[in-house]
Amino acid sequence: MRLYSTLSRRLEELPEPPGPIRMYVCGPTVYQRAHIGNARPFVVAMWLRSWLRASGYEATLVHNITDVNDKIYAAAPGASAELAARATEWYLEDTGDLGLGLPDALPKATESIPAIIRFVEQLVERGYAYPAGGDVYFRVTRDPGYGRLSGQRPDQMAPDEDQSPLKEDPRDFALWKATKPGEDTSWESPWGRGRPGWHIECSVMAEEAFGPAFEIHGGGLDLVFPHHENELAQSRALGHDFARIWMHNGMVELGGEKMSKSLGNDVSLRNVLDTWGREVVLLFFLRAHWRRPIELTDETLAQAKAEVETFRNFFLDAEPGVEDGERILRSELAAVLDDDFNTPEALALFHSWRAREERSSLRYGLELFGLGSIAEPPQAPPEVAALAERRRDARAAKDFAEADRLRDELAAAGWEVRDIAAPPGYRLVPRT
RNA sequence: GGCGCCUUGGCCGAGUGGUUAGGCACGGGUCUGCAAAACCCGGUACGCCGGUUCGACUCCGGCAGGCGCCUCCA
Repeated sequence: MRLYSTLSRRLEELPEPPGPIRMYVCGPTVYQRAHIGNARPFVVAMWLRSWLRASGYEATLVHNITDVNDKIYAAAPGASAELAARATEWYLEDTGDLGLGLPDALPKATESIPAIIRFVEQLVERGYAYPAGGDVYFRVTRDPGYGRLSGQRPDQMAPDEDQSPLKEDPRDFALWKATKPGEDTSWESPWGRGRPGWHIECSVMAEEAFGPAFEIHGGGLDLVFPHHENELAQSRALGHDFARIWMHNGMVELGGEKMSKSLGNDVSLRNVLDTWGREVVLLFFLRAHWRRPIELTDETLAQAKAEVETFRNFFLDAEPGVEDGERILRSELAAVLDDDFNTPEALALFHSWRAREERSSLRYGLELFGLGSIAEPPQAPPEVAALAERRRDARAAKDFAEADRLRDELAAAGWEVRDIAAPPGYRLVPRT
């Protein structure tokens, strides 16, 4: 299998199964409800783990929660810890409702403070970092490879308007920040009370989970610089290889612009989930390659929904008791997924399987992406089924006025009735 | 100023130096009491201008437009 890596700017071949394949994928800063864009790296990572495991790999996924950060302090002055705890619950609840299961670990920055301090101490000892006024900064000029991930050159960077006088160089970034008035969480450190900078937590948590080298590091494209560049610099400064393959997913866009909390154009995952349902959200993501941007509109969501219904109808139309054997055309799927995890091609393949009535393969493929529910027949409650039976009998008696009235009644109850030849003579499908 | 990405038929969206992507929507048809679903039929599209080539949507150069990043961001 091969995957495109931001670091090498080319497709990288994964080792043969069983691997291991260790993935660390950056999660959100928890200060409000996650938006649909936050869901993309989660979904891509869970799908990739699913496919890797199905391919015989030992795949593990660590997904961090940033629960100490300027944003959180700003959003809840004096009560940031409570907000972070609550927003973490929201995140777990909303991503959990996608029905993809849980990552293998969900470490929080605040639970790795001692390891963060040790990491920073080592950077200081090696001359890669310096304390200043209770802060500690990474000395970017000490790292000749700085910029290797993002392609940025330190001497070409835009000058920072709002520069801390404590820094030796404007490009230096904070590893540790002295606590300030109004910040309600802080920890003792060799440099006084304070809390970690943004980037250090990920180097530390990834290495705590996997050691100094691992296979895949993921996150949104907007994290390439500075976040991931700085993680790489920190870890390389200690002589660690850190991640080999860097996967950056494209942005979810609204009106042609990146969705983000700071732009105020974000749509919560909760909202989309409640309005369209989990299957539509997943199909929506499946339709675009993971590296490409994806536009969230009513039309793109409606198209995803239409595809969900097309697949659902296929399984509904299956002859009862007839299953087309156990054949699973896994190699057809591997041909596209092993090539940079091309899910739009996989989706096209699913449509082809549908047309060819490869039921077992299609069920298998959908299950890989958390969409196995599409193949499950809906169960109408007894009172709804009773209405459908009355309508069937009215039709048999040529009382079409009554039949149409009952169809309306079923619709009002949330069910669509379709006439079929096979017993019981009708099919009930939830109206969505 | 620097780094990178994108531009495919009404919409979404893969892909390839020469062969139908696929889906959604739309129109026509079959089926149906009427529907719905399903199935059949219906569009050779690749921003513009050059170049390379027997041949380019695919490679190279330029231009135009759009997007992301350059220490808040998934």
